[in-house]
Amino acid sequence: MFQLSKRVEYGLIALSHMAKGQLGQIYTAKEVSERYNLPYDLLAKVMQKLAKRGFISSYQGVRGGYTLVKHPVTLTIASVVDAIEDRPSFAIMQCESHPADSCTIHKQCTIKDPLLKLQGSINKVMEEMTIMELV
Amino acid sequence: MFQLSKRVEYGLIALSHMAKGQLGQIYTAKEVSERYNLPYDLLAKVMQKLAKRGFISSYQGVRGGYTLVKHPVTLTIASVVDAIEDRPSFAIMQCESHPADSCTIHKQCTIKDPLLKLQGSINKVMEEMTIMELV
DNA sequence: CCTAAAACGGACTATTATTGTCGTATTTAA
DNA sequence: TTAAATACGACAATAATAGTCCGTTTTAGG
Ligand code: SF4
Ligand code: SF4
Repeated sequence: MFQLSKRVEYGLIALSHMAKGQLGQIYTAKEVSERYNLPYDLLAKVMQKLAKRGFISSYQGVRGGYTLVKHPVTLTIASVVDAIEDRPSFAIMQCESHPADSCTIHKQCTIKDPLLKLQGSINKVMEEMTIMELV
Repeated sequence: MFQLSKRVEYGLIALSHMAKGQLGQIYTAKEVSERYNLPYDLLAKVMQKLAKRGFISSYQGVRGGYTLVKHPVTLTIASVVDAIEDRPSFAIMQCESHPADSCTIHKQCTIKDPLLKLQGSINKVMEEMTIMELV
């Protein structure tokens, strides 16, 4: 519980790697996966998603790869997590990340409202750290 | 990812319920499970663990049950989570909650150190909210 | 003493989420 | 034309969580 998924970790590693180099430099998934010993297929998917979400742009074909689009300072951990995960991602309560009625006790639950405050604090923490601090 | 476990939620619900009443009042697991529609067996285990960790004290036998021992203001979310989960509980990185070498890329990983700062912020948030705010 | 209600605790199953893999299609520089 | 790359979809393997079952122990009260 409360652990960053590997997908997110791989995404953060890839982004921080790209943030090290010059703006506009092209990196391939293979290159990153070998450099950090990450499973290629999984990393590839993560980078594809980051591309789809506009964090990096992709170039197909032989000398293809990815380049960082946004400036590292503007890339918060929160935004990266949100991009990679499909659901409202660091929701600490099931009723926030899933349909509310998927929690069988939603109606009787007395803690969901007060916990929203905790959620807010966590959101803030995740929004305050950026990829810049990872390089 | 990043979701409180049901065990923790049930524990928080139980504690907040007990915090509502008078100090020293006895509550049974059955009573709580019926009041909030929680699966009895699972809740029972959670309360047993809370008893073992000294958050509540238990009385066996016919008119037995649990009473709240610590004052709600001193019961932080962090301490409750730690009591219920076995591992360092809201560790955001596998290498912190599991043996470090269980992460195959631990050695090459460049994000683990910077992420400790994030971890610290999250710890703080979890330590600042108490059961008192749930009643 | 007997009974019933409660905590205690171990083992197990079911369900779900995550992680990793595979196969194939598409694009494109050289 | 080829090879290197992204792009997708489907799948399998693994692990974590949730929930269940079954028994033991304790003890107040009749
Ligand atoms: S309703 Fe209460 S228990 Fe169900 S998910 Fe939301 S917070 Fe957790
Ligand atoms: S080493 Fe890096 S990747 Fe492995 S768990 Fe720790 S942080 Fe995550």
